[in-house]
Amino acid sequence: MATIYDVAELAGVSPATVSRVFNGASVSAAKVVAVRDAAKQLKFTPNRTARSLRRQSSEVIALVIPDIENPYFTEMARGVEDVASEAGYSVVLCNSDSQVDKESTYLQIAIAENMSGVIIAPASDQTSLDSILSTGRPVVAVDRGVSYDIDGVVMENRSAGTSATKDLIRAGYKRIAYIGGPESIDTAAERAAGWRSALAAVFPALNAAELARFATFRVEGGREAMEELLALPEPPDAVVAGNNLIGVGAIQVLTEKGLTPPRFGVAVIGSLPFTTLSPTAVTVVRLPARHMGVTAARMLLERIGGDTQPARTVVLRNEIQPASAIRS
Amino acid sequence: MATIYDVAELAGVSPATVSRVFNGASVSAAKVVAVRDAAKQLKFTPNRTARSLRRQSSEVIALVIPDIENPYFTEMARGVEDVASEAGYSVVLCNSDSQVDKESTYLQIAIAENMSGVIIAPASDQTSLDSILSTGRPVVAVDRGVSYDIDGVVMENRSAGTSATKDLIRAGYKRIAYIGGPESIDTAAERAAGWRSALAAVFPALNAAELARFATFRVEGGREAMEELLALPEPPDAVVAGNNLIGVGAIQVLTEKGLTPPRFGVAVIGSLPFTTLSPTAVTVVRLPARHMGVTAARMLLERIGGDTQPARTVVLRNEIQPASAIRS
DNA sequence: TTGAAAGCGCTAACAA
DNA sequence: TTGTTAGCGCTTTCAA
Repeated sequence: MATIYDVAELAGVSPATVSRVFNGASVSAAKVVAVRDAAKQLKFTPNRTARSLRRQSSEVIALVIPDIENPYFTEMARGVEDVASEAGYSVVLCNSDSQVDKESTYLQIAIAENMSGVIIAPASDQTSLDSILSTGRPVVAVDRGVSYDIDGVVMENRSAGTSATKDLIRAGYKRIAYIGGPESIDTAAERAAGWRSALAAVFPALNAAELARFATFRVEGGREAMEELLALPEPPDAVVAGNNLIGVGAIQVLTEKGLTPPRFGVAVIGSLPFTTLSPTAVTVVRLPARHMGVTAARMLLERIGGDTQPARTVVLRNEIQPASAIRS
Repeated sequence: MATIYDVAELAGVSPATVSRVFNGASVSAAKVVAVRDAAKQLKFTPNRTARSLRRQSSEVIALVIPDIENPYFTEMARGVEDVASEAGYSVVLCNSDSQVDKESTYLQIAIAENMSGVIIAPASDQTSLDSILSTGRPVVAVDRGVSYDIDGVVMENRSAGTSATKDLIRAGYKRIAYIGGPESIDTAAERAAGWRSALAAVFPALNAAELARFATFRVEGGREAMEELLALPEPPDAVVAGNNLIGVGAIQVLTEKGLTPPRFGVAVIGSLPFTTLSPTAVTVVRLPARHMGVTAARMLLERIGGDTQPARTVVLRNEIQPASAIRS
């Protein structure tokens, strides 16, 4: 690859001038032309490694997510990417696989590669941001909150649980179960709390604990929990799924048993982008994943730009898309 | 951040020795201990930017895919990642959005960041690899072939089209339509050819052209094409979907019109990871996406390691998962 | 506006 | 086995 020296020589200027041309500093028009010509001729691309070593920062931001195969996170990634690339930044997607150690490996890489900042959907509340924050790089948390004083973007989780449950009640279901992610994760706990309160308001006599299951945030988790619920002596007639993948698992099991919605009521927190169900059969509480990514990216870019206002947390509203069906 | 000099000073050795400790060169046991202690104490992480500037390569590989929201590609990404991280490499996921210009931007970044190699699922046959290949970096093509003499991993596309179609014929369907990706893309064309030949073998009188639609490889494309097919004077009674997302779109439309499979026959090339349909209702030709990623990553690592054997193309076999239903 | 020169943190000859 | 030293390609002061 051609270097700045090759270009300088061909254009008859100094390397510093070439650098200035590529960085928008003031250079006489004639030299700008000469440099651009020479660069084109040599197919010169500035070496980012050298630039970032010198500048102690690179136009790359890391996006650390717990599950690259979950459409919720890839939709968010799209939002991040669109804003970042608009601003000339590249996005490196890192899959932590919900493991704290993989997560910290990626954070180390972000430091070692001089990346400008990090957007992270924390794998758990064990996530340690100490070392990345001590380097002064901005970090924005998405989806889940963290115990650090940093910017964050989260969903309105409690109301998502409430809305989902209320819609099933409206549709006439009486025994509404809940399948959520691990109780130790705050988003999962909040959604469950929403379900519990909506249920208690209408069916105070119901034993909610019996109808709640806490699984992994994955299809398999939804499947197992749904099987368990259906095997109860007094099984539910509807279920609220705590995230998209749990919803998929639950609906799969129901379909296999001939309990296709709306015969059995289903409300899902999160969208089902690749569902093949009729859109009227299932209640969906849409979570604005893309918007979360866009917001987080904007906040991060502001911080990279030197913004030092106090840390902000943005809470994004969800939007309910009710099942049109009424229990027959 | 601490540098190698800080560690050297604290450990009472030269910077070179610190470097050797971190790169596995021979250093006396006593100094290894001293260096490791000092490094831990200073929370030293080697600066990858500097290393890669010096070494002219970084332990990062770029994975360029056309659609980060397609589970087919994220599944493949998982395969790449698993092999790469095992070998100490990081994977940077780049979303080309099927646009050749975004694609070449990312390839430029790969060059400028001194990445070790690239795995690319080309956006089209316009994809130019000239500049990346001229740097001597290894490139492996996945999913689609390219006109360069490089390693590749592709699916057995023609047989996928044939198997899908034959299974629908077996199940008793008579007018089997096809919805595929753009005809200009070779994978799409091959799958269509498989469908065409299977159909012609059994129903030679059928006007296949009338029953074929070429859409985008997306849910929306599948939806529109399915609508069109159903509006034909003599509509089909079954359809082969050329990829997973087209299948989702087609099934959505069918479901909305009350033509839930198996009332209307559906065979999909590619898996439906988040389907909520009964697994017996739809024929699925599974494409080993993860395996494609694993294979590509291994090939790339071999090339990075200096392997110079002639370019290879691996063709991966698919596996049919027939619908158990027979047309009633 | 321009050029000379130093140095970002690391690695790899070369010498000892 | 260890240290010294010269750069990798770029940006950025400082001086002209």
